[in-house]
Amino acid sequence: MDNERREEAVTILRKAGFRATEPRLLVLSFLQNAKYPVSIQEIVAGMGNKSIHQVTVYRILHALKHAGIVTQVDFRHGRSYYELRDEQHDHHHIVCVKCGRVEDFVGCDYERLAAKALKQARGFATIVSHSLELFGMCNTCSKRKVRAA
Amino acid sequence: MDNERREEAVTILRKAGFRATEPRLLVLSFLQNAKYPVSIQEIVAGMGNKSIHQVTVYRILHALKHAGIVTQVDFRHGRSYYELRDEQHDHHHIVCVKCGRVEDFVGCDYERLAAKALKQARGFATIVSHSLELFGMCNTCSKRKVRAA
DNA sequence: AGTGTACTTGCAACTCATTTGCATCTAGAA
DNA sequence: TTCTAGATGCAAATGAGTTGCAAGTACACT
Ligand SMILES: [Mn+2]
Ligand SMILES: [Mn+2]
Ligand SMILES: [Zn+2]
Ligand SMILES: [Zn+2]
Repeated sequence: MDNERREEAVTILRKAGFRATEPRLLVLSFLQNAKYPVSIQEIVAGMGNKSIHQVTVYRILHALKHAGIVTQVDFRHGRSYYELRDEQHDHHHIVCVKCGRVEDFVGCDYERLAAKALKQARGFATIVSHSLELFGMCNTCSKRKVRAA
Repeated sequence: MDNERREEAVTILRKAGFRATEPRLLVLSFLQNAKYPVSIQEIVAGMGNKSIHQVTVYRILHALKHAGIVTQVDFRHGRSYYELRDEQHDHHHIVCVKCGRVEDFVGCDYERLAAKALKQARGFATIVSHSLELFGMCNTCSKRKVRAA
């Protein structure tokens, strides 16, 4: 049943000091099912019958992000994408510039990178976060011949 | 004199197949003088007397980006920033989340990273570009006490 | 140096992601 | 069950970036 998912979502919300409202549970469960980061409009569209106002989704994600529950990523598509934060692995994404396909990867070696950067950037005291994404061509798209200009 | 800069700019434009127009020369020289990536509105505002329409700046930067002359970066400020592409070093930026201060750093170890990512992301054939930025606190801002909530 | 035209610019209007104000609603503490 | 701080929905605003089109100009070619 999907009930365990729901209970898990309720717990997450309560622990972060939020009320366990229907819209929040729906958004959270949508994120739990998502295989890759999703956009606000994908979330709204994916709600089926029980619709949530787009503004509400914006506010929910803003709150969840501040609470450290979700992560916001930029795939250069002119909008933001969101996914549940993976506390185990510091993972990043590789995005196909042709079709938008996304895959994860780990191993950005954040500690080493941060140390190296802090040594160079003398005006900085600490690093609190980082963003890293790779852009490339998926197998399908790289096989497909480039259309004539 | 600033004339050598101007001639350099003319050369850059011609080499890329662009006409050496006044707006383009102004934007290019502004970028040449900029110490860190600048936004469209900063460019427009920085033109002094000889104003350029904002739309024109957008088009110029779009073209220069496609020609590989400028790079677009995302500092999470809700708009894009641009700088002349540094062909020598693959450098990135560290941004203060409080005041927006920016510094450069090198050493993202792109080759190793790309190889590692491609090994994991089986659905991808090639990587064409990457974005990486660190967010932290500059010395000044990290010293300043956090304002009471 | 003068001409013609393809490439550029400026202006207005538009698109679209994201934000804000406010009245109404409701989760959950008492 | 009641009460209320916190949430949601709706409308309107904001602001980055884009597009259509008429007018302007760099520069290739006389
Ligand atoms: Mn992911
Ligand atoms: Mn730089
Ligand atoms: Zn693809
Ligand atoms: Zn700072």
